[in-house]
Amino acid sequence: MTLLRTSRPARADRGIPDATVARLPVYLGALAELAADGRSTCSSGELAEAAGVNPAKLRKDLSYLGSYGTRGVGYDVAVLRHHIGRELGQTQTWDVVIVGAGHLGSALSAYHGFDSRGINVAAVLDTDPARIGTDLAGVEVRPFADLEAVVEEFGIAIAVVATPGEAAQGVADALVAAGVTSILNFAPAVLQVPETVTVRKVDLSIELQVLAYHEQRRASGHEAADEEVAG
Amino acid sequence: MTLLRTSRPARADRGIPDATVARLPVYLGALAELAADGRSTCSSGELAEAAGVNPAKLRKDLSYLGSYGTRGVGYDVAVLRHHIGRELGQTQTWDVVIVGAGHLGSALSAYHGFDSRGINVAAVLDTDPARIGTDLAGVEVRPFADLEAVVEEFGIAIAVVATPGEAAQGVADALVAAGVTSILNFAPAVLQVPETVTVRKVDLSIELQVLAYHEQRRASGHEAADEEVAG
DNA sequence: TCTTGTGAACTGGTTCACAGCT
DNA sequence: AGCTGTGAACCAGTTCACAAGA
Repeated sequence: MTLLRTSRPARADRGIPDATVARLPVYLGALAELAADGRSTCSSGELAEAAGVNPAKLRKDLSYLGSYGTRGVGYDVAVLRHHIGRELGQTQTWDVVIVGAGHLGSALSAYHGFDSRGINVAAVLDTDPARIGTDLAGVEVRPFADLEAVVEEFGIAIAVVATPGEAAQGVADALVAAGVTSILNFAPAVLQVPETVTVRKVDLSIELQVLAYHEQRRASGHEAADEEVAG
Repeated sequence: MTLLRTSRPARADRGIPDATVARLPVYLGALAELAADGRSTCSSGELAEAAGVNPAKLRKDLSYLGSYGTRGVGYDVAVLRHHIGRELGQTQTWDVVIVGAGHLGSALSAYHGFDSRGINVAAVLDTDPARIGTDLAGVEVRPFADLEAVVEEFGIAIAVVATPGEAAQGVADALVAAGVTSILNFAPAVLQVPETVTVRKVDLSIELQVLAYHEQRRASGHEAADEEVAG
């Protein structure tokens, strides 16, 4: 036992690198496809191909979860699905609340594929009286003031912010106060939250601007200019 | 001249790191806010705060664009906006086509803040006859078969895929064939495209699964377990 | 013989800390 | 005196290449 005392870096308790965690759901999706095709086993090469990553990276990613492959053979599809799902917390269903019943909020409520991944939209909230009481994919829109009650009722830890940018910080403050500890932010705003709260941000406009940057470079012929310096 | 021949890494022609490019739009947003507040100048510290990054990172990011600050003073808000905007290709308006007029496609068409960032939704396409002809935020939904015509008509280089996962690869193939060179993919599918085409992927379900992972760890008390190994 | 699992090298990105300029 | 711009140290993540094992 004492042998390994200092040999391990700092991943003592299986803290998986962020980059790996973000890819696990992709692997899970690829495995679901393989399973649907009737495959019961697969190699790292096949799975990597289906997930669009390099095989070595895939193997390293999976190695963080444990050794669930068989050398010379590959991975058992069902076994691997089970272990990745467990690691991602899919043994339980996570009830989430969506704040903002505008176009994006509606799109999210209706998004299929949440259910199969352990995510359930438990409630949708809005401040606009015109929206309150309407039905979004089977969930009734409730007043934002119900936030605390909703969080309590469903034991909600994860919230989605789909409001205009101006409203986002106020909503985030209320979410934190209500006890939410993870926020997915679609509003074009930088949220200020305590360190104990995890925030992920998705900005549709930013994604397009990054693409515009690449187009711009392409258009001005920057691609093969690596030798310029030697001239 | 010969002095520098091999001293430079490979950024000869101002190829900005991907991570930096992804942050430039955030800086632009923060600068817009400062400008709206009547500020004409700002320090790296203030801007970094508003953008939610560390000041050294901000300065390094900006240094890739050139030296547009003044030592001892800071940055001129208007000047910096101009240069970041130019680098991101905002001197022109990018017409984009959205494929898929479902909930997400509708949300994207209606998304405000595209216009101010040089993005214009030129067309929305769908295969569903029930959707064709309907109006989405001022844009009429056209049949998917019009793709080539639309790309030609507007000179489109950037497309958004907002279809179900099963349809995504077929759509991507058609986009590439029509001459599109950048794709923003919202469909839960791994797109196979030629190397010359840039793809960015946003998967709503993945983002939530990553949050669920963090919640799961929190719940099982993994945070302060770094000493476990020494015991 | 085939494929996993993983040290080791490498690459890209972040942070530090200070020289250089105003 | 103050703030930018940037080399240098550092850290995370990726890829390589091969030993270990079915």
